[in-house]
Amino acid sequence: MSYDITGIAERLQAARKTKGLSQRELSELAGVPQAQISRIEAGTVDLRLSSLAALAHALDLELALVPRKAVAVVRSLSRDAISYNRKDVVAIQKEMQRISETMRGIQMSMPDLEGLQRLQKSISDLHRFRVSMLDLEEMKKLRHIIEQIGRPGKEMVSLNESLKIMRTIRNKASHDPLPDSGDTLSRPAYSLDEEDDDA
Amino acid sequence: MSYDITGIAERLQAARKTKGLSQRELSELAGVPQAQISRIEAGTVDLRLSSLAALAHALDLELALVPRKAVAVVRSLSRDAISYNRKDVVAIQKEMQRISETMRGIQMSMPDLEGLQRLQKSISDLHRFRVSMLDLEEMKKLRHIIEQIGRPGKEMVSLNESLKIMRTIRNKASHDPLPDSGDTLSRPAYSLDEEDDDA
DNA sequence: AATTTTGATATATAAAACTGCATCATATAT
DNA sequence: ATATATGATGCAGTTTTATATATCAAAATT
Repeated sequence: MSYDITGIAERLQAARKTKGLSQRELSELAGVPQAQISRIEAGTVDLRLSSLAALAHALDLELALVPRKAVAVVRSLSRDAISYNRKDVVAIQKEMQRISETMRGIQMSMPDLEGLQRLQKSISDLHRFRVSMLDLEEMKKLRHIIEQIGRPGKEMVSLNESLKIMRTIRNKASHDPLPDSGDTLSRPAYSLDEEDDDA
Repeated sequence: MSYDITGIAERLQAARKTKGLSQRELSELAGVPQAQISRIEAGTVDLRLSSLAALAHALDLELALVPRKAVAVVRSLSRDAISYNRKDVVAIQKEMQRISETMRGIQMSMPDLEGLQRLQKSISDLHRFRVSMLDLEEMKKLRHIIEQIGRPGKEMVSLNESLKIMRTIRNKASHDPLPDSGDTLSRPAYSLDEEDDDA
C-alpha cells in the first residue's frame, strides 16, 4: 500500500518541478496551501482524494485506476505525451505554416518551375503523419532551403535539396522510434516511480 | 475535479463487481470496513489516499497519475483535420481507445500469446499517423477481430486476421488521398492556436 | 551585500474521514 | 415462510487532514 502512496507523492513533486513551478505557484493554481503541498510532497500526510485531484489537475495530470501489470497501447500514447516536448509540436507546426506560405509564394511567382509539384506533393504527404513524428530540425532545414528557391539562380539547386530533405523527414517519421517506444512495451508508463520494479 | 472523484468511485465499484466480490468480501481483503466501502462507492466521502490504495490493491488495480496532455495532444492533433469529418475523427479515436482497452485485457489474460507483441507494435505504429488518416471502417473491423482474440479457440486466427487488417490500415494511411488535399496548402491547417478555444 | 524566493515546519482550529457496531430494507436462497 | 446475503445508513468516539498564518534557514537573485 504505502509504496503506492510514496509513488504518488514523488510523482506530484516530479511533475511540479518538470513544469518549473514553485510550491507557492502550484498552491495558487491548485487551491491547496503551500504548507500542505510541502507535507504532501514529503509524504507526511495521507491526503484526501479531492486534494490529490486538485493538484493533479493543476499539473495537467489525471488520476487513474489501472490494472496492475498491464502493458497497453494507451500507455504508449501516454508515454508519447510524457516524453514529448510540447514546445516542439508548436514549433513544428509553425515551421509547417511557414513552409506552406513560402510554397504558396513560390507557386505564384514561378508556377512552372520543374519539380515544384513533386515537392508540393511531398509536403502535403507530411499531413499523413502526426506532427509529433516530424523532426523539428529537419523541418527547419527544409524551410530554409525552400526559402532559397525564391532566390534567383538558386531555384533548381534549392528545390532538389528540398526534395532530399523531404525524404529524410519522411523516413524519420516512418522509421524513427516512437517517442520512448523502445521502452513502451516493457515497463509501466503510468508509474514512473516503478521503473526498476515489476517490469 | 469532482468528476475525477466520481470516476474513481465508479471505477472501484465496477472493479469490485467485475471480480464478483461483495462489499463485505472486499472489506476483508482490503481492510476497509464495509460501511466505508459503501460510502466510498456512493461518493459520499472524500476518502484518503491510503484507503484508495488499499482498495485498489485488493482489486488488483494500481493508482496512477497520468498526463492529461495525452488526451490534450490527441485532441490538439485531431484538430489538424479541420475539414475532415469530425465525427469520423472522434469515432476513430473511440475505436482506438477500445482497441487499446481490448489489447490490455488480452495481454492480461494471455500474455504469452505468440504474435501479440507484433500486433501491439503495429497498433503503436499507428500513432505515427494522424487520426484523420486512419480508416474508420477498417478500425472497426480491427476492433471486432481483436475482440475475437479473447475467445477460446480463436486466438491465432483472429490475431493473424488482425495483423492483416493492420496492414490494410497502414497502407491506406500511407497512400489514400489526403482529405481535401487540394486545399492543403491554402488553409491554415497548422494554426492550432486559433482553434484552441476550449481547454 | 541586500533582498527575494523557496520549501519546511509549528500552531490552533474546524471539518471530515475513519472505525466498530448496529440495524434496516430488499433481494436471494432454502 | 424462514434464513441468509447485500448494500445503505445511523451513531458516537477517535484520529487526521486541511487551513490560515507565521516563521525560519538556505538558496537564489539582484
